[in-house]
Amino acid sequence: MSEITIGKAAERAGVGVETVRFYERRRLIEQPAKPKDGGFRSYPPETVERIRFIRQAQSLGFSLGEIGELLSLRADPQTECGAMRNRAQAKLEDVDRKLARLGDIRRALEAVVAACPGEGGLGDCTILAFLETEATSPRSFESKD
Amino acid sequence: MSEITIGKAAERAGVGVETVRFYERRRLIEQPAKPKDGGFRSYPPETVERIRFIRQAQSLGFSLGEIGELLSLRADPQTECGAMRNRAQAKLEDVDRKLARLGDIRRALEAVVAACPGEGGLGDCTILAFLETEATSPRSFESKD
DNA sequence: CTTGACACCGTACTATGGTACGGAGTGTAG
DNA sequence: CTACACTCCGTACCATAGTACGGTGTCAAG
Repeated sequence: MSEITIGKAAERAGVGVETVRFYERRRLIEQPAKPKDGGFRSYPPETVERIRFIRQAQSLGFSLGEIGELLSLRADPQTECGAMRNRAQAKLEDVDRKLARLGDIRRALEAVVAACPGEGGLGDCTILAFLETEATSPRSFESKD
Repeated sequence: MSEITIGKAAERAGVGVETVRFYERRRLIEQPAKPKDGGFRSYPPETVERIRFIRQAQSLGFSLGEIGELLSLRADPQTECGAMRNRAQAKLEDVDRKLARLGDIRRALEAVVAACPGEGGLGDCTILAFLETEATSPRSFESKD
């Protein structure tokens, strides 16, 4: 009685049907076999749980690739809790690096806005002057997100 | 004497040749006309300045689309400094929103890591428990970066 | 038994910022 | 004058996370 169509599964998980199919292509969820007697694929309720897991992990900043690893860890009975904590810890450090970079950008923007007279022509525009500056720390911002 | 090939321009600006061509396709820099007598296109030194401008603006968090607008502003003699400051101010607010979202993620991760025993099987893993939780604030994280 | 809603599937497209490739033309140094 | 480096150009590809489309198959209600 609990087997449902892809549409129902998507609805219960709060995503679109196309998203479910996309997760299938990414092998994050398993595509149920097509019934031999024809008709629609039938999704178990675990699929809904699994999609919710994915969304929840996304809300913590994990990418779909990383979430694939989390799902593998979860599926392996040998996995210890520490392995999970390591992933979360690594992601936390990841987020801290992003915060640091964004903080740098924030400070630079703030400085540039504060220095700007905000009136008159572009000749006195300190923001423009900054942008026309030779790069101070060449391409430091290129470091990947 | 100051006209240079695309390779030299790229080198002086600190980017790759392909990046220069990419900026041309994005209409961020103008592609010089091909000499009627054949041969290579000839880039003025302003192109190097322009590429540096683009990189500098990227370092402040502006996207290439936004940088296109900044360049248009700069090119227009009617532009007042206030217009520039408005862009920078808007970007600052943008960055603040990203910082807030990332801060939320950071706090959630930190909480989840702190609660994790870090040893034993997955049965007691609080991180896993969190991921298997019904979403508390459905898809709030979906708000675009 | 027909119509409307959904499922199925491959493929293409969105945005972002590039990078890579292949083949042909050109320019310069030895 | 012959390499080799560089330019030119279109096109395809990378990662990321989906969204859209078009044609066909299937199911359930009226």
